[in-house]
Amino acid sequence: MRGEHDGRADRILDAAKELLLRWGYRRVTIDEIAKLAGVGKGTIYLHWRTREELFFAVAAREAVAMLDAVAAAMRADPDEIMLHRYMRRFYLEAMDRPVLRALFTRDAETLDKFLSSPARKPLEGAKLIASRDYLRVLAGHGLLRAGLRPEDLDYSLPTIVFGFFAIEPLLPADVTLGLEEKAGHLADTLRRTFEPERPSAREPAAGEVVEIFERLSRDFKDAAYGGKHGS
Amino acid sequence: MRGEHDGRADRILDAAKELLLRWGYRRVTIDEIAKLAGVGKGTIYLHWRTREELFFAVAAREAVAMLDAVAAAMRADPDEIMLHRYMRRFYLEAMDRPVLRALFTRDAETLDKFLSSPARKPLEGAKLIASRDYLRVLAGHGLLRAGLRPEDLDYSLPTIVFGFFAIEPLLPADVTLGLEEKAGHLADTLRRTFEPERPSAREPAAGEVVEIFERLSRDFKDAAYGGKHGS
DNA sequence: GGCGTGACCAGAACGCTATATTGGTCATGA
DNA sequence: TCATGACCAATATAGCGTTCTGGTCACGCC
Repeated sequence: MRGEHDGRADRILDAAKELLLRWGYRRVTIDEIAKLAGVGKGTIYLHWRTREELFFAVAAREAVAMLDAVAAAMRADPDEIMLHRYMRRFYLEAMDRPVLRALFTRDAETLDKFLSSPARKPLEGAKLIASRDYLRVLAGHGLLRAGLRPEDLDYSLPTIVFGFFAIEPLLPADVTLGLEEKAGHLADTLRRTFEPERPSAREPAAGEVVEIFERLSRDFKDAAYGGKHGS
Repeated sequence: MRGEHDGRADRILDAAKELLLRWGYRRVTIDEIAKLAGVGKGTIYLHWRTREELFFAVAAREAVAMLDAVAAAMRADPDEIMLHRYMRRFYLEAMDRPVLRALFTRDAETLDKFLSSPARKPLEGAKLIASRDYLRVLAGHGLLRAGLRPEDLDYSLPTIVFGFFAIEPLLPADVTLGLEEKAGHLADTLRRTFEPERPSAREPAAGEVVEIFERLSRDFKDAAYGGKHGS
């Protein structure tokens, strides 16, 4: 592993993230990032091809942290692999990380053009929310409603989850619900809509599921640091 | 009732609606509306106080048409009062009406600033989706899950429904689902999340529910035509 | 005399040019 | 071989004169 190389990438990503959250996507310049990271501007282009790819990497690294937290929780408690438990944690972890929160709630003030930037495609939440592999394992172990095939969720599942994120900027100021409660409502909806009344045991599926999320985490990690160079 | 007065209002609203859909909110001027409606500009201000209120009236009149269709369907078939059936029809009727579709899918190209305009508040979908009166009647007649109180839906119900509308502009072009199928997924989600497994009979509640929607329709009608003058 | 109208006005929006900024490159030097 | 910052084309911004447009109201027609 290229230790120092990745260390420098992290310093640059730290700088980009900090400025992104402070000033918003539009106002952050490559020069400022380089200055804050203590590197020359050209160095940034040794890691990523374009400004867009750099910010994509910022998001990808956040996704890695989230996925690692998810996988750790699943390792600690197999119940956590259930769709509604996963999405509950997904929601809480995403809302706790300012960059991901901005992405998922579509915070235009912070992200501006980045919201509709083409470089974002590979990261699209769909991958995270409706990972086919994950859903296939759930279905195979009787953890989805009988007769529900993974592709049946292609539309409904991301749509429901999306709603819980995207509603955020529209909520009236006097809503008193906390994050945990909102996450609970989301989980409840998904459990009732997609899960069996008496699900099978989780343990047999837990190993496979954890592996899927570990792999997903690695994929995002490669995407974050490997923008220009190979693995 | 002031027949000719309202007739003229309708001609103005027709003109405003037509231009809105053709050109988008930003490009439509009061002068053009007046010209197309065959009235003087000042006349428009005899009906509504501001441009915003005029366009709000356009939307309100569409909502009236939708609510009337909803109430008619409920009169024809009491099953239609069930939450999941209502929201299914709500979705289909709204998506069939370009103005409402633009509103609910938050079509920025068409609506521009109108999306965040203060005059829109009284119309907010929340009123339509989570009418407390309606939900109270459902709960009172055993048509909501046991223990579910109307206010428990304040957050979840509009959030889920919102997701199904707001996801529209984000769907990849190759989604093959038709409107009916999407409506079906929405209905399924709401039925499983909020309704009892074996609901009571609908007939006892049907009359009350129809009345609620008829009243809601009248409210929106007043709002549409009564911007300046009383009833 | 009450209703409808379009000339009128202030302020917002637009187009245009000159200027400044910035993403991305690459010759240079460590 | 790797890192750098001066450099450049392209885009964004600022300033400003002009046009456009929402909203008003004095007038005149029915």
